[in-house]
Amino acid sequence: MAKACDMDRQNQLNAAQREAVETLSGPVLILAGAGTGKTRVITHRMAELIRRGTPPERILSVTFTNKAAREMRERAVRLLGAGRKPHPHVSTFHSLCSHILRQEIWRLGYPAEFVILDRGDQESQARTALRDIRVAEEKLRPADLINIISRWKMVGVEPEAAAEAAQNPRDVLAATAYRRYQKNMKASASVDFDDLLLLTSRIFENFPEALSRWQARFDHVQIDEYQDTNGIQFDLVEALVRPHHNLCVVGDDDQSIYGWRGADLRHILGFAEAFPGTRVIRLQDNYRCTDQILQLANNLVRHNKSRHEKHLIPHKFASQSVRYLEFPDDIKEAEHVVREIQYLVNEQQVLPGDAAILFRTNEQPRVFETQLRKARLPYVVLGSMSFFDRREIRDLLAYLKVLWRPEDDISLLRIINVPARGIGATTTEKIMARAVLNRQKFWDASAEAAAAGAIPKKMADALVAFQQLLNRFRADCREHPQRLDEILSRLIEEIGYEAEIEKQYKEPPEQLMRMAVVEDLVKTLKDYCAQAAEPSLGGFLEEAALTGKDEQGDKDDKLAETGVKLMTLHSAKGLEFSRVYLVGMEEGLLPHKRSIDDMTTAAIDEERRLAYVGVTRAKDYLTITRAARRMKWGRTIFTQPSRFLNEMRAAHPTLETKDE
DNA sequence: CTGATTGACGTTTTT
DNA sequence: CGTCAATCAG
Repeated sequence: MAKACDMDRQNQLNAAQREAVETLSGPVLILAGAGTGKTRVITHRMAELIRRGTPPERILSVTFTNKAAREMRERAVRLLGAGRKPHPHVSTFHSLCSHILRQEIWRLGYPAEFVILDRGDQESQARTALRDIRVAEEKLRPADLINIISRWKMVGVEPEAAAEAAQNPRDVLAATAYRRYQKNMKASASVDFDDLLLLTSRIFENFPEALSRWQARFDHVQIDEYQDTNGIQFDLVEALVRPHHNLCVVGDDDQSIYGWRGADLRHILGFAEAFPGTRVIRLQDNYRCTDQILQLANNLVRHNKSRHEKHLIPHKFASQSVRYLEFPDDIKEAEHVVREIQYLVNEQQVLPGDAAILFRTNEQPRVFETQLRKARLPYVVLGSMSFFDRREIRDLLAYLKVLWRPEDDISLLRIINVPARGIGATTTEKIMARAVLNRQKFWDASAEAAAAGAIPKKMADALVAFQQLLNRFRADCREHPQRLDEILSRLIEEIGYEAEIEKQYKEPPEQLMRMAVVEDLVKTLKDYCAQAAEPSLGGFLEEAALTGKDEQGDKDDKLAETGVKLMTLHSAKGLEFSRVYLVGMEEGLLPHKRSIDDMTTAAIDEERRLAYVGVTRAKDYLTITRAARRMKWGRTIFTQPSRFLNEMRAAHPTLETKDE
């Protein structure tokens, strides 16, 4: 909303922006500092390309999040006029690759109907892969394995290469598990998030005819948030633009915060070497922050060594726009911030939606939520624990997955006894043991086990009854793909899921909340059916897997605009707010303890960039806070002020300490 | 098989 | 402190 206003207000582009918009061919690197209008530039550039005769569908813009993609599409429509069709392609790397893989994955021996695993399914896969392996005394939790595999995949390491490179027992274990994991994934026609990129890159590498088909689809490619590009993403882009080099990347090396996910600063720092003839354009006019906020940001990021030199020029001047506050403990910190917002809302006609509370870790918002509820201020926690991570949603999605693909045993095992229907762990394990032994699917193994009298008659009957229920609903879904939401409602009713919620959760308010979540899923499915050209369970599940966090219901959308926003610094990337509260400015939190222990300057530099991102989200007022004491695992720990405070304060006397 | 209780264990960041 | 797995009595 704020962005739309900016756009109307300054209909003009400044000289650098105009240059960026009008440099249309060959490689272009736009170094766009925080708040310099890069999203605007990318959109205008698309419009300009179209105006000069490029067919819209031959332009591809890649964004970092689905939300950013949606926003950019909306902007493009506004700029080009709604009647204009078709529109340029705007998508994330993951959606793009998923789309490509639908058509090309058969080349790698996968069935075309692959499924994208969500985080929960991925964990079960990791758990299976880890079962019964032990290397020396080394142990690995599924979550750790997922992280290790992800890091390997992002730099293109195959299981065999991982095994060869393994140095210590931990790596050996991880490599063995990786091999199994990947084998199981292929066998069950599943891909994880990283596979979407990795497999697409493999196809481009090994099947020239496939690559040239995709190369021929796009004349111009633009990449946003280029500083967060990892090795695989670079390979993909490089392959796509190889024939013409019409590649425009936009980014800010000072805002690179995804190193832990394989993002490599060398891609933006060395872009001009990788693409000879690159035109470099710098956007340095900052229209977002006040001069004071900008000065803090500059003081801070100056301490990083490897970066493109930039001088952000402020265009907004105000006094008293930055503050630093210290509190005795984390509860007082939250109390004060919330009380202040409440005061501003009541007395100064500030909207709750103008304020954002930014923090480093996901355990921090808890205290703030309690206070916000107490103050009866509307708020949203964005990013973290999302709709699709909730237990109810995962259960019901597992049902839908089993309906979509009868052979999806992972999902089946999740729900076979949810709600409890007398098919317990002993029975399922017996059947699964058989299935693994005979390389069968669950239902085949179950039928054989029943025939052989290996399981009690009562169980066998329960199993058959459940299988018939699934078959009935499956047929229903196939026959009425327009009314999937009604079918889901009936399913929920028939399996008695609401009674299950009542049994699981004793408190009525909690029950209501959980049921509302279930309602939301039905509604999401309804919306999908209404909007999709050819609705199917598969289509819905793919959308759910890809867009997960962003695509919450309308109700949440509205709240996201009008409520106080709480989010991690990572999710705040690319956003801006009138008032920012950057909380928990302490050693151990920002920079995080893990990065301090890492003992490398690179790790601290990334934390510093994180702080930089936080500071530069603020348009008018920035409040930085710290708690001297904080509860962790039920214990009190004492904290030190973050080193970044000193770095910012160095040339900035207005940042004095005020005790409460 | 189910439900309740105990105990160990750990927490960066996310498409 | 909160989560999750393991354990035990119905």
